[in-house]
Amino acid sequence: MSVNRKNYHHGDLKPALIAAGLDLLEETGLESLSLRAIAARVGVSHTAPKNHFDGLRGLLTAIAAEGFRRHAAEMRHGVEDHPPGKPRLQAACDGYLRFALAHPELFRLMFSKTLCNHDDPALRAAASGSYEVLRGIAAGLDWDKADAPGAPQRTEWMLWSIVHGYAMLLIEGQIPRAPDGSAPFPASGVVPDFGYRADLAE
Amino acid sequence: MSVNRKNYHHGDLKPALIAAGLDLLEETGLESLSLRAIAARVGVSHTAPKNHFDGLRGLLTAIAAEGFRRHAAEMRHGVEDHPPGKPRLQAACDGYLRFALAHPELFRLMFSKTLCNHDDPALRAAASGSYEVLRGIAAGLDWDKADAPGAPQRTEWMLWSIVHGYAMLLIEGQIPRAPDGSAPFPASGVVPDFGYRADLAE
DNA sequence: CGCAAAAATTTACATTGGAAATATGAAGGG
DNA sequence: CCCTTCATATTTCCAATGTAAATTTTTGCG
Repeated sequence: MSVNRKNYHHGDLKPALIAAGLDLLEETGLESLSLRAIAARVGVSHTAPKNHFDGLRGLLTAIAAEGFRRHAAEMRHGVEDHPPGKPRLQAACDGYLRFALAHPELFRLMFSKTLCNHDDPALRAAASGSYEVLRGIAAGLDWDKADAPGAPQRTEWMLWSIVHGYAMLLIEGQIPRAPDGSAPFPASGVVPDFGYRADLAE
Repeated sequence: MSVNRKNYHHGDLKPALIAAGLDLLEETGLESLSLRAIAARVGVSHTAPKNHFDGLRGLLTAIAAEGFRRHAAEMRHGVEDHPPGKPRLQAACDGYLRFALAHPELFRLMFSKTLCNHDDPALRAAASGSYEVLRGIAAGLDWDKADAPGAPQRTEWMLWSIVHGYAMLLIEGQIPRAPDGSAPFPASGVVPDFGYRADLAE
């Protein structure tokens, strides 16, 4: 099977559609991301995706999965340069926010139950990979509820909630941004100063 | 002008459309909330709303504004029964989350820049009213960054981010919920234990 | 070579939001 | 009381969208 032929069969349509969707997401935004627009950009008819995805929702789900992979990569980026505890936490939170602000439309898609199917195995796996970064870093963080029942999940969710909420409120224009689009505080500026306890770490 | 007549002129269409939209939001969800469905429920043609709202987006914006008013009321509910500081903070956060979980579709709409127009004066006013509740309560909260530059805005945003993020992650199914739909922890369970300093309060 | 299956196209259709032209009725002035 | 005016609502029409069904083209295998 030859790749990228101009003729009837595209040859590599599935990844091409995902890539086109990601591009269109950056260029024209989420609301105008239609099945027909994505197909047109690849140069196929608007019903061609049906052979590879379960409708528009299926395609959006695949795009979101790729988003989660990049999201995880952005969080991991630079994390290993810092020692465990607060510095590493800051790096991951900054990565989380950096991704959200750089790709707001994709970020919105990724977390939209309406637009994509979070029961899809591939999406679940990708999203878990992203969550694992935060989870690994949350292990060892000490705060006033670190010994209460439900820790360490409570710590993970507390941390996730703060970074995610900050990203969302910024993206949706609820918290004002600087003219250059940057947040008023870095992600680490709204995260409380956790302590670090080796006995809590993994 | 008589109200609620069955004939050509409805007489009170504007609030009727908002009410119908709020009902449909609970019954059928956000994705199926079409201009035509709302108009049909009121018993008018699908172009009738044009005389009162600027398209679907305008109607959704008005619905969101009403949502913010109810949201603020839910947060205020029970707040005055508690003394300032941590107890009052808990009551407000619980109200924030209670509203979000009880009306997830409306909550999503309220915070969607795509679906509603946050430049609309009425929506701005309603949203500000909601934010003011949190702001008033955040004043006086002491934490490790309460004396850093940018406080008290930083405190407000930190608090808002945590509660909003927790609500969003629950609504979107990222953080699992109990079979009865309740959150694994109350809102106050993921909010750090702030201190209270009278000199920071309003 | 021939045939079955995969992949893509064409065609058709129901829904949607919006624009334009038209109809209706309420309100106020003579 | 009538008649004009204007807000309000309707009808009709249109472009865009997602989906389904039938059809065509290509691939790959026996």
